Amino acid sequence: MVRKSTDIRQEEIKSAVLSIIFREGLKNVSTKNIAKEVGISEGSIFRHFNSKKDIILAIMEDVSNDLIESLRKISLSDKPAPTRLFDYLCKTVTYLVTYKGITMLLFSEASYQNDTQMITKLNYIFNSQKQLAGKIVSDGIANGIWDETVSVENFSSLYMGIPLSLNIEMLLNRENFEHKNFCRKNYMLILKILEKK
Amino acid sequence: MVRKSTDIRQEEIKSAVLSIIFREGLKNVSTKNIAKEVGISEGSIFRHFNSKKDIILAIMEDVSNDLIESLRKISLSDKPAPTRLFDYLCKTVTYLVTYKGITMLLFSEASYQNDTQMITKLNYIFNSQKQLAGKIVSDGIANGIWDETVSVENFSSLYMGIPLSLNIEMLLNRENFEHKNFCRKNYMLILKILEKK
DNA sequence: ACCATAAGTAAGTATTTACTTGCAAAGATA
DNA sequence: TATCTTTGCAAGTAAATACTTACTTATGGT
Repeated sequence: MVRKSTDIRQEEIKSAVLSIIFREGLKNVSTKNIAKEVGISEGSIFRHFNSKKDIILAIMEDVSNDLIESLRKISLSDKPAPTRLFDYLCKTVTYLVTYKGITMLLFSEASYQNDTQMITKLNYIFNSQKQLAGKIVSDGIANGIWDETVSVENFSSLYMGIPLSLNIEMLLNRENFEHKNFCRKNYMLILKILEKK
Repeated sequence: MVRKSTDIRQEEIKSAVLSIIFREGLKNVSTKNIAKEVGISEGSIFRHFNSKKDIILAIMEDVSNDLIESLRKISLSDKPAPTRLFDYLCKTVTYLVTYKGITMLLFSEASYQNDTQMITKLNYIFNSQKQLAGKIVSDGIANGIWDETVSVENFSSLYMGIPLSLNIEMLLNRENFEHKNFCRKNYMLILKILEKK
């Protein structure tokens, strides 16, 4: 019987959850099913996480650490605003397409469970993305590149519709979803909002 | 003991589901909880619906009949394209704000259950909205009002981000959500995409 | 080689879930 | 008034769920 450390098992468990979500839906993320996917007994899961909820929160924490921190770097870099905005959007799209299960987890779990901790996490992930996108736009306007009559808040709100749209289209079209050029197409559209007349 | 017809009970049950979703989250939509909310016994629910899933599908059917048909009328009316687009967006926003539970139901249930029937319904609701919005844009372009270089498909995809954004913001901010001017603000933004240079 | 600890399991637990059954009685129809 | 259908309920059911318990054994440091 081969044993693995908690560090490794935690990663395997989180990964199993995402696989199950994408393949069978959130409903089938049961401790029994997770155990089967990882190849350990159900009881073992509780050696590595205190509760099922902790697993979900750990995955959300990963999103905060990976995606949000990447986006923060892009947003705060010294490249021109248009370059940053394009990179920012593409990074988001790539991340959501790569970790397909995350899509539905963020989308669904917080509203399903209506759990305070989860909603707090979702709120952080959502608002960070929104604010960091807003930062790029503010900079572009301050540099005189973009239209100063555009409300940064309203633009950011509309911008957040793009990853949300992606989420739904991936859910509805599963593996057939064509994401190539997705970020370029959307970038071209929102640029028209920002450009001066 | 007062009795009500199946017609009336079905409406009460659907309404109870939406109330519970908004107040306590989808997880708490159990037959036991629905019965309590309506004020009947759990067994009685199955006099009026064959299964819990049928209740959810009936609610989705209502959305198809009410919201989608309203939007269809707006999209196909003979008003000018800009007027239609504004009315179309406002109608959607008003509906989602009025029936708050629907927001989370559409948002979450199909991806949670991963049920074919539900995904089919969601797909219809999502794509109808998208296509009917696209129709307005096509007309506007054909009439020479809007920029003919804009891809209707790409625009419609971005447009669908608006109700999705609304959904998430309502989930995160609950009753504090400020929806006044929401459709006007977003209308002004997307209009910039459509306008000729 | 020893041993404490971490990682494993099988077989439980209590609770919740959607749904059924058998019977009672309200309300409509005759 | 008599009867038939519909609506109601209390008390079930089987299955699933997250998590626990009691016990075993692999592994790493001394």
